Amino acid sequence: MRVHELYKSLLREFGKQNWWPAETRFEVIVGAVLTQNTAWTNVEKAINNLRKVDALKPEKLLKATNLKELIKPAGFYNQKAERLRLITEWFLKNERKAEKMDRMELRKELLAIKGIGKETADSIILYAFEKPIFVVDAYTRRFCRYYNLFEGKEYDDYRLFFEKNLPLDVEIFKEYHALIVAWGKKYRGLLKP
DNA sequence: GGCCAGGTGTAAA
DNA sequence: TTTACACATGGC
Repeated sequence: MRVHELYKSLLREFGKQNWWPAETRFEVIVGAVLTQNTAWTNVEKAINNLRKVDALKPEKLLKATNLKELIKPAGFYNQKAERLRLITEWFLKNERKAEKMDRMELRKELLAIKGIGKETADSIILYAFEKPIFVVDAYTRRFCRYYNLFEGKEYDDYRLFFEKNLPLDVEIFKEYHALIVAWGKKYRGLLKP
């Protein structure tokens, strides 16, 4: 397939992206929730607010009484405050166990948490736990359509398409998803959703 | 000033 | 199973 060739071509055009932009595993998780249907610039503001009060540590985040205020710049702050609490509680209890699970087992657990859908779950699996799973987002679908790679319907159709046409490799999956986002931002408006 | 951003849950047809 | 809608802020 030419999925792999396209990857190399994107890598040449945009360079290595080194995603996810975060210092710790927990910060990746927080960012994954906050970025749901939200521009990353807004997420950064929220994350910086959390960092200022040291709430990028799970125990501290759970104790923050003003969590909604802190994450306000990222929007949907009522829902996201609740979602952050839920995933944080899960994380504190299950981080060690999660490291040992296989990727689909972990996915099942994450999807059971309210507010964690497939894209968020997969972002966490790939970027926080570094297990190979291909993250699909709106850009990925546009990318596939634009290059006539694949026309699917469901999230997992796209995920499986990439996973079948690439080596099952964490670094490639991380980089490819990041490159697709870079591509999408550059050529925004090129193709209608 | 409207449109949109690294989605998800819920309800109704 | 599919479609519609709420959820909210900030940049362009």
